[in-house]
Amino acid sequence: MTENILKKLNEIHPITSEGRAVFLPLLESVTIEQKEFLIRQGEKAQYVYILLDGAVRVFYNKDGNEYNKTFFVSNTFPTPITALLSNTNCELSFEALLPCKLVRFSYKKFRSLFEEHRCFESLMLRIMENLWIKKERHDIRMVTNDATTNYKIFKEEFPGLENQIPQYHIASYLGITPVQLSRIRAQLIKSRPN
Amino acid sequence: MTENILKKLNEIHPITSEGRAVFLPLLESVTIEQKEFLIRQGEKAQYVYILLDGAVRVFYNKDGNEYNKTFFVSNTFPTPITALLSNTNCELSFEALLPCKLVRFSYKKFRSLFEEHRCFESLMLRIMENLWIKKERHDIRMVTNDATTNYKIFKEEFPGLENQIPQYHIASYLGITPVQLSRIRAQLIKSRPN
DNA sequence: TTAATTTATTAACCTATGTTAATGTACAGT
DNA sequence: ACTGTACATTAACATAGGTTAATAAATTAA
Repeated sequence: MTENILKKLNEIHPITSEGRAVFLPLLESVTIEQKEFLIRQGEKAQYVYILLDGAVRVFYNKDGNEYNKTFFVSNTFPTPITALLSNTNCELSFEALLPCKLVRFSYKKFRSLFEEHRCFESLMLRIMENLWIKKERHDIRMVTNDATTNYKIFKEEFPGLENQIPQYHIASYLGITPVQLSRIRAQLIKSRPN
Repeated sequence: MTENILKKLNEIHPITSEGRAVFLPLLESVTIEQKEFLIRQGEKAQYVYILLDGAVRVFYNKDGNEYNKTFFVSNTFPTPITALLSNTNCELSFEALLPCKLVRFSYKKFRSLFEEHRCFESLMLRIMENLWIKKERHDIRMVTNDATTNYKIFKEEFPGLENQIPQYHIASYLGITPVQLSRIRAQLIKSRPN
């Protein structure tokens, strides 16, 4: 299981065998129930998470309204990056939408490996770069489209997720109301019955 | 001038004196006229830019429509990061809104310094981290607001820029039409005459 | 300075989406 | 099986923002 994780990291950037040796002991398995939180808005962040199974939503709460920012599915990293990097209180909440199996490790301990094991710093740079690339492409897609198109993109981006979570979470992610999403769905079914 | 740049980079992450020695020769001064491009959508990217004076807009062109994604003002980096990192054709265009003075350097040559001068890899990681933090905070602000609020945020974020560029560029940035921006401005003036 | 061009404002009308509320459906607990 | 709760759909109406077009203002060219 943890070997599997190292293998994936190694594809992003090669990890030395000494690196492996000091990294593996940092890993901890975690499972959480549906509706439990990895972290809540306002808390300090400690951990980097790797999601092995389940789904997580990330949302921002303002004046009692929740705005879903993104979802995480298997083999992604539902991690409060900004809070970890800047060591500030987390501005987002990470909530399990399904029962989740995860692996986590302390970001602080991980960071302390950089000095001696340069491969981890290089790895981190690669990860940030990949994040940036993905985020920019996602933004470009979303900005130029209407809600109907973005709903289709959501279904491509998170295949199958639609049937596992309430529609109002999807609506919030799309920046529309559940009512409007329902109208969009009705219209799609009418025009292209599938 | 170039010493000034090194000083700023040094604040982000310390650069060794050997690092300075190999980095400085990479720098080139560039000036461009209003409406000239640093790079156009579809082109390959080569350079990292540092904007000393002027303003640049970044936009995405889709079906003949332009969507302003962001602006760059003095002392920022109007650089096609994704295109450089992934060595793909640039998905965005960078256009001077005012006459610009810049410094640029080859990303490829910069990258080739990493192996021998670790400080540049660390610097790059810091830059990516800062970018991410800034982007996430910006996104959170924008997502939860209406166009009127975002217009106010734009004025805070880019002080003075409003009076130097056409309003339709601001409207595009806000995701609304120039007509709607004009209505918003009229309403703001009526309610709070300033 | 005048004319031409570009940009901003305003008005009339249209559409997508928000709001509220009623109804329908599905699942969970007893 | 019944009941309650949560969720989705639908309808009626309200509103922000889009579209088009006319006009006004500002900038640029002659």
